[in-house]
Amino acid sequence: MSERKASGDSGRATIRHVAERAGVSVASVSRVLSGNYPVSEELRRRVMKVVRDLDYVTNAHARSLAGGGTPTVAILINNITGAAFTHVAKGVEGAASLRGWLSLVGTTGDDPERELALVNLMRQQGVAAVILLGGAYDYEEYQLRMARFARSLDAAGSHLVLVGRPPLEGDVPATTVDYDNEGGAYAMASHLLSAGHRRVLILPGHAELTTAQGRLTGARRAFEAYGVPFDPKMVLHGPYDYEHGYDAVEESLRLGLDFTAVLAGTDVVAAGAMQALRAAGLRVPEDVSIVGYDDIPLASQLTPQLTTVHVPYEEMGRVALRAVADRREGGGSRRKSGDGDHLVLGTHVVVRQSVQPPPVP
Amino acid sequence: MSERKASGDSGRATIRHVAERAGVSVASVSRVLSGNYPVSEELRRRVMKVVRDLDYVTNAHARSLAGGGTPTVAILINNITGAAFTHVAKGVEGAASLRGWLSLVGTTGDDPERELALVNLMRQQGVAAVILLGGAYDYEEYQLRMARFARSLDAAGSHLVLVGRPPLEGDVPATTVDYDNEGGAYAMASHLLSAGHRRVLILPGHAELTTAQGRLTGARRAFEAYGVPFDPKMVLHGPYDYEHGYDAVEESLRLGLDFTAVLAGTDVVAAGAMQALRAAGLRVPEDVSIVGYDDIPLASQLTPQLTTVHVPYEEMGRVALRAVADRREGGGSRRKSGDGDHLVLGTHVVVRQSVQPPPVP
DNA sequence: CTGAGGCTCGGAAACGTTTCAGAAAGCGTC
DNA sequence: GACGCTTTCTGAAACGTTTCCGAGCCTCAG
Repeated sequence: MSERKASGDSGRATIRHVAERAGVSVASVSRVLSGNYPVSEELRRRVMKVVRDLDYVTNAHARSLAGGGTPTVAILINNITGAAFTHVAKGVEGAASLRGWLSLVGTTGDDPERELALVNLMRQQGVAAVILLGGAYDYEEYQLRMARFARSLDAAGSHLVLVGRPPLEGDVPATTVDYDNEGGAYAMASHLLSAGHRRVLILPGHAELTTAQGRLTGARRAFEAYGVPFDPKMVLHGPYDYEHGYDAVEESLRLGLDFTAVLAGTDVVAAGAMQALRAAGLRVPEDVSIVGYDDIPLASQLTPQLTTVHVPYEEMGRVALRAVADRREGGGSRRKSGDGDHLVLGTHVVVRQSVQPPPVP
Repeated sequence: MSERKASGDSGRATIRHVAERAGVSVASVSRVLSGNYPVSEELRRRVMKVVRDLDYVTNAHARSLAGGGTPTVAILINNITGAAFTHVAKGVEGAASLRGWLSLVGTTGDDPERELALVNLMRQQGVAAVILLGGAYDYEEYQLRMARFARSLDAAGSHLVLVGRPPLEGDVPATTVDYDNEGGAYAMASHLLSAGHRRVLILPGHAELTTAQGRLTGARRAFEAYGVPFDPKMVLHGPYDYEHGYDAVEESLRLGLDFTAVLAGTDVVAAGAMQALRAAGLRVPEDVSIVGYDDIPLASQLTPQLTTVHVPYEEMGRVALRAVADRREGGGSRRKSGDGDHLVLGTHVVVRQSVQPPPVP
């Protein structure tokens, strides 16, 4: 805010300038602009004219300080470039702007320190809620860390919402919005098994990631349900990216692992796997079937189109925002403040073209 | 901000609470926390202890009002889900957080009204700059609209930065950061032509979009340079999405258009085109070559890997933020304030596997 | 004609910081 | 021993709004 009082006006116009120039009180200008109180048509016209002339805009900070202010939610995402959770952000933003709320997006880059810094920053901003997106590593530490965040935000009159993460244990003031991760994996694996596959390569994701653990558990349950022995050697952990999918399949092929299908933890991983298969001269789905998870646009753009699990990401964003709004509206008539909600949305398998019964040997 | 003075504390702790409890003045607490002034070790310890005990955080709005405050930039993007420009956002955010700046992201959804509302909202917030991402439709109106934005923000002590958009005409206080769009298209088309292609289907994008116009112009210049007649019937306009790529190729095939290569306006369009080609039983690149533009991750994940034009999106974001920071630091010693900069970054062709000489008939 | 009751509007007190102008205290110097 | 200078801290004035409280005016009934 460098000062430059040189030429005439200097700085931006304040409500006082408007008041003076219109020959009315500051209070009246505020009344006209906020529209919270009745004003005579004459006054309104006079003020609005000056407002337009001076190109005046209300200072949001001053307004927030004085009581008014637009409710704002902060969305914290680990990587704005990663496909899946940007859809959640989109959902939140859409729902927010529908209510006239403002939403900010911050990127943590999977760095705990940056995450902490951002949460604190948002707390300073006095946001209505901080919405954290994406799976969590290290369950124990996750619980501790989130509990701290939740209490800290709660004390500041804000609220913590966790999307795509497991619920918090104990009496922690936070809301979690998740999807039926394990159920989706169960259904997806069942789809593969019912097509006749018995030897399937599983790429659930990073071993420490709660999402990956859930997907693996779901798959294992399906194997049990079908009475198919589960071979831990067929499980390869790794990050949710294209390279991992590619490398894992390449490596498996090199080791001579015997499989007729790939159960990928993510559509992007599936894309990498598909590429590796093809590079090795194998056809999808004739020689090897392959399925993904998430149902991002990429899934229907691959050749063959990918059979995958649909996750209602955008809807999750909308639900998250509604939870915040409800809580805020609810105010005192809310049930005992301090306890959180845990909302779970359903998933379902989207059958496309990447699965076929295994080839007869 | 519902009041709940019931149990003890009530609301969040203010600097006054800290001051009283530590037995010092409000000013001293502020000094300790901001670190702008020297303080005795004793005082610092005493204050910090209370700060921790009360879990106090400064109110960002009050701070901004009083003069301090974290510089903030607003990133406005039309679709957070679209791949290319999220990388710009990432670049801005990275550079911003490196300086301790804050960045917000807003989504316009290509809606002019929403764009206007967001710009005004950001102006209220007193952001250091508003960074608008993505190509523009309707050049004339674009110039008018942006000039208005620029002047409005400038008057409010903020600054407008346009990324991936053409420079503004006249003396408008804005900075534009662009890439050599036409040059990239020229190089890409040349690559195709030098491989021997003569009949190429061009999918530059939406006819009104400045980006698309530049890409088409670049391609046309290459045709001229190679002395190859340019056939307007081989140009199909449409949005930058997968469906357009698919539909355009399908339609062309159905009309019996004769071509040996596709010059897509975007990697995503190329992906759609590739799929349509394959659905028609044509092989890429043996029967038809295909190239994209943008070099998003998808490009190297397609089969075959896509030859495309690399655009330094993330770098553009960093450059945009640096421009804002420079201008702010520069302050008065800057050359005549009011005129803007226009920065252009280079592009280059990334050769991968999707181009081959045309088949001999 | 007078007094009660509505409408509008203005004055001024918040809101929670930062920072300027001084005051108190400690120290060296003449 | 007094004066002036640092050093460290405090009181109070901004910053730009919103909103409570009350004053003036008009209308209408008695």
